[in-house]
Amino acid sequence: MPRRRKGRKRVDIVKMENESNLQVTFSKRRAGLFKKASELCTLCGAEIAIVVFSPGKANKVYSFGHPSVELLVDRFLGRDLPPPNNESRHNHLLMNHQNAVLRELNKEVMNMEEILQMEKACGESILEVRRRANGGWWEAPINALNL
Amino acid sequence: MPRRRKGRKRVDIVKMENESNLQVTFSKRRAGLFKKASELCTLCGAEIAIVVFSPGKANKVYSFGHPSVELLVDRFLGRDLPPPNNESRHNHLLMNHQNAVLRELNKEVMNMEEILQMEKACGESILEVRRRANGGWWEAPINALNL
DNA sequence: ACCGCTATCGTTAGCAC
DNA sequence: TGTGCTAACGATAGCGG
Repeated sequence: MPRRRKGRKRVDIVKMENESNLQVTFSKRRAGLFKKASELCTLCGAEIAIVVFSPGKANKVYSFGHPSVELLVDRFLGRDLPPPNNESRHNHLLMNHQNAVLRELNKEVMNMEEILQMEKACGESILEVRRRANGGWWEAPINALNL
Repeated sequence: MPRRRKGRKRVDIVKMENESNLQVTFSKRRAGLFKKASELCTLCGAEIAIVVFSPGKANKVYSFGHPSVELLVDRFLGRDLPPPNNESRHNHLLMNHQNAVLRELNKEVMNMEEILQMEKACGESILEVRRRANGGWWEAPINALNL
């Protein structure tokens, strides 16, 4: 074995040319991005929606959303429909509680996703889960979105 | 003063209580998130849209989009957005939407739990082997699964 | 191709100004 | 409240299996 030659090297932020390295980097950094977003949601109570289209012909779409991509995007495009000051305080508290629950569930789903990846060694049934996936955040092939 | 540089400490990913620290962290991490997104765009040629709503009453909106938030979101939704609503109606729809998201996430969690049971019944798994000494990983709190 | 490892790089919490 | 610094922490490029 060659002597230890490990560890990352600095990488310029320019388009990667090697296709397979690009795919690996895309997967790793996409996961990192979603994790950062999740942490920002939890730490600061921010609401975040992310949509990512993969490069190349695959052109798959991945998304992260708390509370949901659709809800936040509607608000973004509508430009002035924040939740506050209407209906009753009861509703508002209810919403806060639901948001907390959502964050917990999102974290739980993320944990389970990680566990499931480890479980892959056991079988292929995970694919079934992915096929049915939808909700607050998830990944899906683009063609599955145009139902 | 004895130059005892303390540096950062580890921080739990839970809601920050100190309001001013929260604001600083929100700004820093939001900038970091957008930078990560930018790098992912450049390195891999991905297309990314991000919408962030700040916490608290300010509730300002920040966005990142390459090529643009609107374009990517339209492609993601694959549909026209609903017309503007009056506020109470909007709140009501909002609640309904959140309930829907909650149900989806709950279904997803249950789905994964079911899959995990099947995986477990199917045979050995990496995680199971690793955790066997502790009496079985599936009985442990999710947070105990330090990956 | 995928997964784990780990040295190394990049991000950021806590301070000082 | 914002800017800059630095050490510690966390993300990840490159590699081996």
